[in-house]
Amino acid sequence: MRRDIFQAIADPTRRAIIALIALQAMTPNAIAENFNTTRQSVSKHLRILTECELVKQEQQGREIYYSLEVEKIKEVDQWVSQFRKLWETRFNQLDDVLSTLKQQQK
Amino acid sequence: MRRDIFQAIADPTRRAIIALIALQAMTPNAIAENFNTTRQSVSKHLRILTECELVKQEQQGREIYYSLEVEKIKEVDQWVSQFRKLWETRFNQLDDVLSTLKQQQK
DNA sequence: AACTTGCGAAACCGAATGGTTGCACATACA
DNA sequence: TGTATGTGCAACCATTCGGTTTCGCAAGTT
Repeated sequence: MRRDIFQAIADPTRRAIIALIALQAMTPNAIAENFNTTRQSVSKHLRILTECELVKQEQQGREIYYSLEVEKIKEVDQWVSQFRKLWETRFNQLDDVLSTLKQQQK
Repeated sequence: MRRDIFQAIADPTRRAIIALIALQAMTPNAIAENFNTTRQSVSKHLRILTECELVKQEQQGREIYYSLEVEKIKEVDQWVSQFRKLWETRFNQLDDVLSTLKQQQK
C-alpha cells in the first residue's frame, strides 16, 4: 500500500517510535514498553511506518526487529528545503536593511 | 487553540496552500481558485494553519490576505535535523568502508 | 437604502484514524 | 507433544477529519 510520509509522521506516537528505533532495532514488545499503549497498537503504527518505507524489519526466530530507514526522512528534508531559501533570503534582506542603516549613519 | 504543526502539514491540500502563499499573500477566494474545492473548505484549512501559527492574516477592507510564517517551518527542520546526523554518519561509515577497500587493494 | 461581494461559523455527513479485544499462527521450550 | 511466547490480523468502537451546504455579518457599490 502506498502511503504519504507526512501523514505517517503526523502522529506523535509514531514520531516517538521513529526516534526510538533510530538508535537501535527493536521488537514491537520492547517498543510498546516505552509507551502507555498495547503491543497491537504499536504494531499498527509499525505497519503504517513500513507501508511508507520509513521502517524496515528483520526477522530473527520468532522476534521481528524494526529499525529506521533514515534515508526516507530526506523526503521531509527536501520539502523543508524549498522554504529554507525563503528564510535565508529574509535574513539577507534584514542584513541589507542593517547595512543600509549603517551607511546612513556615516 | 493549540495545534501540532506535523498534523497541519499532513494534509496534501494544506501543503499546497502553504507553497502557494509562500510566494505572495493571497485571499481565501484566490487560493480556492487554485484547487478543486470550495472557498469554505480552504477557509477551514487556513484556520488550522493559523491555529498552529504557520500562517498570518492581514485584513484589507473586506478582504483578508493570508501569508506564510516561514519561520514556523523551522520546527520541522529541527525535527529532521536529529536524523540528519544519522544519515551523515552513515555516509561516513560508507566512506570508511571504501577507504578500507582501497587500502586492501594496495 | 438596497444590492453585491468576501468572509467565517455552524450543522451535517461519509470516511479515515487510533485504540482495544479476541483470535490464529509460527517459533521456542519443557 | 504440550505449553509459553512473540507476532500480525480482523472486528469493533469512539473520535477526528475533510468536505459541502446554509447562514449571518461586515464592507463596498449602486
